[in-house]
Amino acid sequence: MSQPKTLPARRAPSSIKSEQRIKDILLVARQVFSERGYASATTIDMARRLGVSEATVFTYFSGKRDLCVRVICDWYDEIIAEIEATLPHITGTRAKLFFLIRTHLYRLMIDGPGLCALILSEGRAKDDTFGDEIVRLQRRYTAPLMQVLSDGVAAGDIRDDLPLSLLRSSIYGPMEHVLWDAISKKTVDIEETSKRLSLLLWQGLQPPNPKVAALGQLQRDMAAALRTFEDTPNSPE
Amino acid sequence: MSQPKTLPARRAPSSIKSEQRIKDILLVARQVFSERGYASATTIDMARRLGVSEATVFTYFSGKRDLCVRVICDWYDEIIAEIEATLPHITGTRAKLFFLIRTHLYRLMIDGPGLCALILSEGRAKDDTFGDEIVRLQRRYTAPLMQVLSDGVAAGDIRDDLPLSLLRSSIYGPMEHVLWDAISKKTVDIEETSKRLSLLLWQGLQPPNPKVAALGQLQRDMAAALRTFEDTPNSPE
Amino acid sequence: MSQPKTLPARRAPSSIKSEQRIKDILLVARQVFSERGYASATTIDMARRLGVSEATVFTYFSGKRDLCVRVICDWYDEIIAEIEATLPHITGTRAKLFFLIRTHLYRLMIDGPGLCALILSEGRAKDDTFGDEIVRLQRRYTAPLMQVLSDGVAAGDIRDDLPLSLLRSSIYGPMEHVLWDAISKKTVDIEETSKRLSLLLWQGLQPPNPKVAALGQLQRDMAAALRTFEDTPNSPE
Amino acid sequence: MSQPKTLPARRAPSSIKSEQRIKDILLVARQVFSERGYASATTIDMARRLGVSEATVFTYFSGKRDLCVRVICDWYDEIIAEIEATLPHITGTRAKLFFLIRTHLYRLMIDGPGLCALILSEGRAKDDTFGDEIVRLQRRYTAPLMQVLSDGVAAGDIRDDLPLSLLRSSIYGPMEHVLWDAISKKTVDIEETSKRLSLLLWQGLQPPNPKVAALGQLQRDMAAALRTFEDTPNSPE
DNA sequence: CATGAATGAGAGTTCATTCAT
DNA sequence: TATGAATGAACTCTCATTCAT
Repeated sequence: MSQPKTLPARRAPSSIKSEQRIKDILLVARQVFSERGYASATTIDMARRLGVSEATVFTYFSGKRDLCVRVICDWYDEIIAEIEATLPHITGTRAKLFFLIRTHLYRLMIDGPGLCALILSEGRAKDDTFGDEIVRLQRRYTAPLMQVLSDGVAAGDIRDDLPLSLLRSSIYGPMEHVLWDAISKKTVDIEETSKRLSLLLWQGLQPPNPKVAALGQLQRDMAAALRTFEDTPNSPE
Repeated sequence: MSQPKTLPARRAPSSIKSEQRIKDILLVARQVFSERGYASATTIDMARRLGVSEATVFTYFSGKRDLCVRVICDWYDEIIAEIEATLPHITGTRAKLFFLIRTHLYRLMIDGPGLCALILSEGRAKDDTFGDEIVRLQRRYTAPLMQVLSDGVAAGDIRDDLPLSLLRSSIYGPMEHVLWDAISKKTVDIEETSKRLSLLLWQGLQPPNPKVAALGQLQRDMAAALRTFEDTPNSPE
Repeated sequence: MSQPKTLPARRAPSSIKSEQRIKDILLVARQVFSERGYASATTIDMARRLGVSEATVFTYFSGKRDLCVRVICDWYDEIIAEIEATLPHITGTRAKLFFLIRTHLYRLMIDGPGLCALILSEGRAKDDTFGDEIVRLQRRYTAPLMQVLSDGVAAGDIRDDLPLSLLRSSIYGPMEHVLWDAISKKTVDIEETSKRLSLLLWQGLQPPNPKVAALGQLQRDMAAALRTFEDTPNSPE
Repeated sequence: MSQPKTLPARRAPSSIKSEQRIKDILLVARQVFSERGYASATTIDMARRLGVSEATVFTYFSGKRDLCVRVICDWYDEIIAEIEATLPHITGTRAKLFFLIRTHLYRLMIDGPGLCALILSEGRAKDDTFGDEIVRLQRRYTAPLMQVLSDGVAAGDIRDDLPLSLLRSSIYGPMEHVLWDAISKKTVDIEETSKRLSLLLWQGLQPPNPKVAALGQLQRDMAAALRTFEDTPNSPE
């Protein structure tokens, strides 16, 4: 788990009760930041949902910024832990990719697109509102996918005619969109959507098959030849 | 152009000078909202960049919200106009798709990911912060792509085994990611990136194996036929 | 006059009305800071005395700190202007000294010991809460006195056996004390007090007179000699 | 020792351990108040330096105000005890004055100008922030000096043409200034500074000219007498 | 006896918005 | 038309203080 960069405002959290409070606050903060974004989220909103005073929030976190950093870091910590624990046991480029897609989609589903937007929008702040802690986590988070991609390229499973970063964007990009779509519907079938997305992406990622292209050409040639043949009037007997 | 839902505060935009003012304000507002997001953007920032007083902004727009809605609507208006003007003159599913991708990417490039984030993040606000005007525009904006996709499916150019909405997400999703990547680099080659993205997506979108399998079958059939033909001894004269 | 280091919060003060507001605020701020010290002074207190909202104060000054710096700087500006305008026309070390004492005392009288404490206490903050602007002014303010002192030493009017800084402290120190005393009484006779203080300090500052000391010694020697003489029994004739 | 005006919050200080705690707290409180002034000092700062919780401080003192009063009172108690114990054994107006100056300067040196400022600034609060306990101590503290001065006047050692309060201010005033100067330098030679300040002040305090004039007259008389004596021709034997 | 935990009251500061001129 | 001026409302954050354990 990543360590918090700034210490709690006034007290060291030690007891079990404290730890629970911190968890509660982080949970609510995650919700509020998700729903309203960093700038629009308010500490009083969080406090009210928790049923405590605002001061209590500041007892455990040194400020709004700190709280948000913790929320984002924790999110990364969770998904990174999940990936790093399971991915090594999966074999096959396609299977690994499917696992990453499903895991990512699952997380996004649970936390909602708001948190996703938070992480993307606030994470890319030009001013380093949030320390480089987050940048480090971002890199660590995308590392497994990049590894799978580059291994896949090396093994000939994945096309090598496009930059990896483009491939990465092609995988992470759709997922958020899928989620935003999904949020409007009642239910989302994560398993089914993961499968479908994998299907689509896997096909796009595969090395362009020259054989297939050649066959397409052949088909066209044949068709033309046939047409020519058919147009040719029969020779008189 | 889409009409603003709320009328200007006090006066109808009539004179030429007024129209120019409005344009200037919208231009600056677009910049500021792009750079800082809705909540962090301030009217005084806009006023200062314009070299006018805050009050002037409120003379032409009834409030920050109204201004932001106009900015977003105008953005949609522009890109929709561009698409609706050109797309009909393009033939071929693949060419249409490429055009849509390039146009979208180009817009994103010009306006930056900030505006993109604004449109995505603020556009999806669950509270009715921004009227349903925007929802309508969103739908109108994606309509051409959906049409191309469904036409493509009908023509057999595009796979029919996946929901259209998933296909759409697979196209729009990567583009934002590409842009966020791009922003960190000095230059982005829109043309090249568009081509590459098209390559990847097109391959993913195409009807899956069956066609290839069919072609493989065709090849085999042809080969057999040829062999039969070749094996047939010439009839003696 | 020293320029403000930080610009007003949101607006440039230009019109006559604005300037008056600024003056009013500075006047009240001077009072409040004087009465309660920097830390205990509150912006809402100032606003209430002015009969305006707190926000108005922040319209003209970028913050409490800025306001306090301006108060202190203005105080220095006033007294420095007064001194630099008049001192050159005064001749004689003693007369100059008297002028400086009276002027300083007068200022202190008008502004009260609170402002004096503010300037001394907050001005010496180890953290540079207030920029070095104030340090510069402090130096400029004490410069004339130091000049008078060193000139006086050179001319033989002032003793040269003590460091100038000690002399300076001996002059400025009592004045504050005098004022703190004075504040409890109804009236203070600045002219009279200035004269008396000058009398005392001037005598202390003068070169210790070796002649006087020698005379004191002579007196003692003579007394002893006389006693010896008197004790000596008369010789019989 | 002066009694605190308000009793400890819940319990009488009885056990030895308790008394030590109280001393520790007072010591740290003195430091913190010295460094930051009353308003800017915080109880948590004290608690942290003590390594105890904030609540502990409030177990022994009923509040911040109470604590500060105790700090100031204790400071007075210490210096008053020191003075009242030693002063009676010193003879001679000049020696007594020197002792008072050195003692005061020494205290100031040890406790720093911060405490001095605290005592002066907070002590003079017009609101009854701190009871009149402190006023009583202030009077008791300056009493010995006033006694020395009035005795000196009576004995003809000190000029009688100026109010005693002015003389007092002339003594206490410079000392603080000296200290503020001193704080910026590395070391301060208390003994040397005390001597110099005594020299300066003593000269200022002495009865003015008449004595010098008298001595001048004496010199002249003596000279005349001597000349007469010398002019007298020796009687022949 | 000590403290972990909580908080009410208030501080400084920001900002969209109004309105008389 | 444009704006100088003002502000109410809300925000983040601090801190002395209380109290059950």
